[in-house]
Amino acid sequence: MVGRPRDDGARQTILRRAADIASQDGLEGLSIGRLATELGMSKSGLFGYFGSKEELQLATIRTATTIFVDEVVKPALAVEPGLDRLRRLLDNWLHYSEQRTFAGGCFFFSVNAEFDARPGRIRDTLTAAGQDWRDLLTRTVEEARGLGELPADTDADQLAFELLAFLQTANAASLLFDDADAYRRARIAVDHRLGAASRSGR
Amino acid sequence: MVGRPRDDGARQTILRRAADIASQDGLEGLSIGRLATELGMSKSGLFGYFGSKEELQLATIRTATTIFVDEVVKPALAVEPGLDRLRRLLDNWLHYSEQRTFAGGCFFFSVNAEFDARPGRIRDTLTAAGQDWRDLLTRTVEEARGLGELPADTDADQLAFELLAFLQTANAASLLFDDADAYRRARIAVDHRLGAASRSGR
DNA sequence: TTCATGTACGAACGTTCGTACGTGAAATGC
DNA sequence: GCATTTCACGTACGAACGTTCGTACATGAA
Repeated sequence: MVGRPRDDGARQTILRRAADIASQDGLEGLSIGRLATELGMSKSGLFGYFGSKEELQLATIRTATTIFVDEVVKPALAVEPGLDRLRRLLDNWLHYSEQRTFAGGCFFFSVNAEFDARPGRIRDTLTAAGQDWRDLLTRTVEEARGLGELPADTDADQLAFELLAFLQTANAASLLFDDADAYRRARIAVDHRLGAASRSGR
Repeated sequence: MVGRPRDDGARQTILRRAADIASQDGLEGLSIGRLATELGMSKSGLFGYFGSKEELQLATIRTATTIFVDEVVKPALAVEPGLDRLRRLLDNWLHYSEQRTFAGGCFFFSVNAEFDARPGRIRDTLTAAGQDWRDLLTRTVEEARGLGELPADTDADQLAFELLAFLQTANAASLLFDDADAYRRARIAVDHRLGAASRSGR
């Protein structure tokens, strides 16, 4: 390639900001003009990085996914498999939401709700990412069960569903009601649910 | 009043359609031009009913609230207070979401996620409606506890939080993953949680 | 030093947005 | 039946949208 290479650092700066905006105002509320103005660059210059609005949206999702994996998943995978890893995963998630890694709370909560009823590439990408997260949670439950840290008759999908519910609702309630207490409730629910499962079995 | 009377039936037709659109594409995705075209009327004629976009959005929320109350709350209030009423309330909600009373799933789930990080009258209205629903659930738990159908040491807020989480997540999962099984999971979770609470206490 | 390549830019494209205005029809009160 | 009021409409507006240009500049190769 001849000519000046495209600044990859700038691209990342754009996408990081885009993810923050999208977590607050949605991937549609994320407009190229606004993004360019906030970053002090020209609309067409920014546009050139992506070629279309949809491509910008998809790239934003990829960036958010990377941040999510770095902050929530990877540190938990450093812990040995089993109940400890599961607890770490859930705790990391609550921190990730509570600390507002993205300005508008969990990026995926906001954006999933926006696109879950609109067919297309964006929804497909979000569905895949959501499935990955769901699978990871289920697999981690299964590992804990295999190690005897959860009862042998534990329904992994069911338990993952319920744990996920506590996380999502903590995020939602904290945003809509300015209720930081929601995270405390979620931690109680998680502790109780895991405690109950490892005690009595189900 | 003198002059031609405004067709109140038409207004309701507009708002019913508006609620469906908003449940799919959000209250911002709900545009006056599109709404008018779909209903076969003029943009300015429709506009006259409301006077501003925000007023249309607020009226849409009010209509959705009425529908929600009629479908979920009222039939449950016909049941005597206690555990039966609580179960009826939760079951009605799951039906309301599962049957797609609104085209894009639970209206409030979609719209809350859209506006929970955007200060203004719309967020205020949604917060109030969400608080009403939350309070109703908590109060119903308290009534069941008072009747001895739940243990005396039941934390009503905590139980309401967890039950709400199961409902919301069933709605979310069914939309994003086309997973009707999510409602089955939610029902299992509710049954287990209420069974566990009325058996062992907490 | 010259040339080819690719970037970043301002300007403008056509479209859609929410909103304001003026006109004729319709319905009321006298 | 007339006067008055109010609605529903077409039209028009400025702003913002995503996108497409043409151009100036920076770069590495010839």
